Amino acid sequence: MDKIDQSVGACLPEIQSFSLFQGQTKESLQSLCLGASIEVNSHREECFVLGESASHFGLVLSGAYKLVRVSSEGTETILYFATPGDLVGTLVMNKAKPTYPVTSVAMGPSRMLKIPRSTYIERWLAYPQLILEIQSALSQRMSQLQMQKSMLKAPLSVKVAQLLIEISERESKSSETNYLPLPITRREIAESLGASVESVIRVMSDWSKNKIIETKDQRINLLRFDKLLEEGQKLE
Amino acid sequence: MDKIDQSVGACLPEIQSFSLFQGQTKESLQSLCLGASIEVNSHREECFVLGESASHFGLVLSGAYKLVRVSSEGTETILYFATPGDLVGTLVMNKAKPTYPVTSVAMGPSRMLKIPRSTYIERWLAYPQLILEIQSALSQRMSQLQMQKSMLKAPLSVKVAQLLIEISERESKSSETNYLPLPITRREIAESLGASVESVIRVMSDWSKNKIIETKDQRINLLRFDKLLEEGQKLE
DNA sequence: CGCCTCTTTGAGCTCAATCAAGGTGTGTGG
DNA sequence: CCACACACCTTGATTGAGCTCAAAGAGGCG
Repeated sequence: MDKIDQSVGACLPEIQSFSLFQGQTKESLQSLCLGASIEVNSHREECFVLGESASHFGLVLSGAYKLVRVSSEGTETILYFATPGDLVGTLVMNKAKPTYPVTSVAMGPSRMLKIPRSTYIERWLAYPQLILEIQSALSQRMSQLQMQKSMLKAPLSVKVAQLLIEISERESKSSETNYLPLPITRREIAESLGASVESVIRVMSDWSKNKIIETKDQRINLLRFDKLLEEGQKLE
Repeated sequence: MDKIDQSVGACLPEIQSFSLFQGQTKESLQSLCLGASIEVNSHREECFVLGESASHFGLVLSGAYKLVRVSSEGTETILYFATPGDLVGTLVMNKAKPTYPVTSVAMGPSRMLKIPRSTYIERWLAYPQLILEIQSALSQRMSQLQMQKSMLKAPLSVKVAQLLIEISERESKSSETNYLPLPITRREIAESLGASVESVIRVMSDWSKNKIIETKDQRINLLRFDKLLEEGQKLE
């Protein structure tokens, strides 16, 4: 049997619950986690850094990470919000000399399972089912990016609504009591949409006034999901 | 030996030249092309249509295709310009009941190799090397999308410059005598960037006046690639 | 308590969208 | 062969959504 870190072993049930590992046995999971370790990050700590040699890839265990790219002028762009079950850095694992294409920054206290590239090459690739799961995750992220691209001409309110809807649907599929499963600031929404903070705030405070959303304990609750959906469809 | 269509057989050398099939033997190629056929499209003809059941995926042989999504209001968004060697539709091949996520439209006379999904499932998946190549192609497209996302706040001229550079670099890696390997209109550039035709024209006619680009026979030539690069770096 | 980040609001400005009108080139049918 | 349609390109005038700048209040934390 493969030797794995004790703390990782303790997390196996948690790991197994992610849809990525549908149908994997406890044994295969252990094999897939060879050499893995758990990194605990506090708010705004960086886990993987853009440009650095990619020796590991990651699986978000808890909390959330934003995947960020900084331009030469210091303006940040957020490319993706990674939530539990999301893989980070798998895109470059196949490259010969991989470097991280983005920086991942913890949003609030978070935990990342860091798995060596060698384990990916030697073990993950041996599970066709897993490769397909990864591809399907990539495809989902791809279609999110494409969706955003096709909304380029839409007004800002539509973009914000779509983003909130997309993120909230990650976790709960129930249409009731929707909330965002990560502590996201208006600045981060702006940086994700390529808008200014002020504009995002103007859009969202309108919604707050109309009781469509509410902000409590740094969490955004979607009170009137229907209204938000309506807003998100305004493409006229 | 696998039986393949005669016209496909005639194209095997052409197909083999694509980097996707690096190191594949003629025999394995034939196996990968089982049941494939070549579709010849004229300008503006549709090859795969959004929403239709995805029975085949495609490999662009010659010409070019734009991958398009139409919004409810009839405004087209171009998600990608597919040039020879590009795969179309592989993203959804792993899904249980796949439908095309975009419509692909020929730009000028073009040829697409259409390969049955069953061949993908039964044969392509058996070549790990191929799967990695596909992933790497996906990753390239992904990073193009991410790049574009990170340029959301840049002025239009920067976006246009980057797009022209990106497309021109597909083919020739030589820095001299750059031209775009596909007949692209200003409207299409606009639809790809989420801008208006008029704005794109204003940017590009400035460049024409300054002899940075020229339009001849529906082709765009990049006369001063250096100037364009410079333009593309204007991020301040 | 001072520092830092996040949020908020107002005022003014700007880039690019929209609207309008005309020019060019190509294919098609009478 | 002409004329008509159609797609594309171009230019100018006007407008507005969202950006920038500025200033200030509200937690949270060492």
